[in-house]
Amino acid sequence: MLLEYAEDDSNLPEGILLRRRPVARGETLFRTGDPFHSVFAVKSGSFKTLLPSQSGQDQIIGFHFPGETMGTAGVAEGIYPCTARALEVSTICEVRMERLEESGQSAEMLQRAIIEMLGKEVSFNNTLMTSLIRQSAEQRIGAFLLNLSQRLQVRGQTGEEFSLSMSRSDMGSYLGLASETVSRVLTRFQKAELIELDKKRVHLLSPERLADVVDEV
Amino acid sequence: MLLEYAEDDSNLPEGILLRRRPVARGETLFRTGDPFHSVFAVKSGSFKTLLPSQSGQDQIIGFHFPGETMGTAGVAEGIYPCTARALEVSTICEVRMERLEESGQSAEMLQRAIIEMLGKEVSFNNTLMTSLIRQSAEQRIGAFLLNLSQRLQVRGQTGEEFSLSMSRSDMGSYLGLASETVSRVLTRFQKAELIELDKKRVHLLSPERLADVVDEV
DNA sequence: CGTCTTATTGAATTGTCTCAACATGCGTGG
DNA sequence: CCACGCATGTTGAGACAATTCAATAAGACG
Repeated sequence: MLLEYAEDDSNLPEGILLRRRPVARGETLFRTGDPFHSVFAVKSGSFKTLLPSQSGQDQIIGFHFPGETMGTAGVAEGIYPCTARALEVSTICEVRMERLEESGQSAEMLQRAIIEMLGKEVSFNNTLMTSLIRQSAEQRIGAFLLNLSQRLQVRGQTGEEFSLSMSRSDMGSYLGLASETVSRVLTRFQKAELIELDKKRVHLLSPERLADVVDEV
Repeated sequence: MLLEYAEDDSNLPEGILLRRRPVARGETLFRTGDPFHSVFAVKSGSFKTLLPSQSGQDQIIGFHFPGETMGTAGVAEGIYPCTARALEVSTICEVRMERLEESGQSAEMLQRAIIEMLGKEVSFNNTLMTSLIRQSAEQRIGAFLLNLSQRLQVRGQTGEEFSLSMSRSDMGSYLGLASETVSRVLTRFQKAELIELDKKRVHLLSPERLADVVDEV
């Protein structure tokens, strides 16, 4: 539902959906512990979500691309459980939850949508954890690239060539690897002609062989 | 809500809440892909949830103790995303969702409860992932023991001494470690007089020093 | 154009895994 | 109830993948 709003926001009651000015690179949408008020959908650009750590090094817990939502889990506890920050100039669609309920929108439909999003998030996290926990650096990064490709394809992009808008150390934090390892594996993939790499730009030359790398027992 | 039912099921409409005979050790409550029908709350004993893997080695994704729920994420997709299996003789409270909706129960309250459970699960998984991804074997196992202790305390237990009802390799799968490593670390903890270990029984001698191990930068 | 951040590459270190042997516990059937 | 057999747990030695530290290179941004 919210995903559709992100594409075509014309049929949403005024005052609920907020189209804000483009979000600057590095700008924070919400912080861990902030009182929950809205769910955000990415319209263009990309975001990272993270858990701030006392010891300086933030833990990246997710990346968010057009058509995907952020902050949903906050509805349960009334506060945002993570911080969301733009990786590049981006646009978003903000849906104020309390105002949605006020307006004649069916609360039940709204809740169903939230349940669906959360349920998918739980499932995704479980499979993600499974891959992260037992796989090698090459497998993790291969799976990560394929996952990004797939998610971008859903939104009409080719999925063959795209931009790694996050830093190497963000990728590393997310995948549980040192940023140097990310660097090394990417160059290894390039030498094996699995990908083509030009700074932030990636081109998947052979998704099939990449999938083989990931599935190796 | 469901947690309360797990404790005192007297005020639930008949036919919705099912008290089943005790579940045997090793018995499966539901399997990945099964059509969703019920949420389960643990009354006594313990369970593991897992993602079956084609390559034999199942991935453990969670453990469930009295007062905790299982299968909630299935409501979103209509199928159970994981398999739940009893670690010991246990009792459960099964709540049939479709019948709950049929009965006069407010669908909205029910949905709110589900949202709360899912939101907490998302948050928990995020913090769990954070610890698993960057921490050493000692930190993972220390955090795991402390987490178990804390969850048992919530339900009135002392939390100082409890039973590790899962096998070493279940722990290992869950924590991303070889079962041998789990074994080694536990004996190391024992030698350091952080815990006392008698087969499945653990006694946390110094939760504070254990927390220090976990927090070491 | 210079400064600061991010990325790449190298060399050495180390934690965890793998393989293997052995010990212990548990359930089953005699 | 004991004895057997299989599953589970412990411990050791060696291998290796990823980390850390360090130095250089390349971009980003004002």
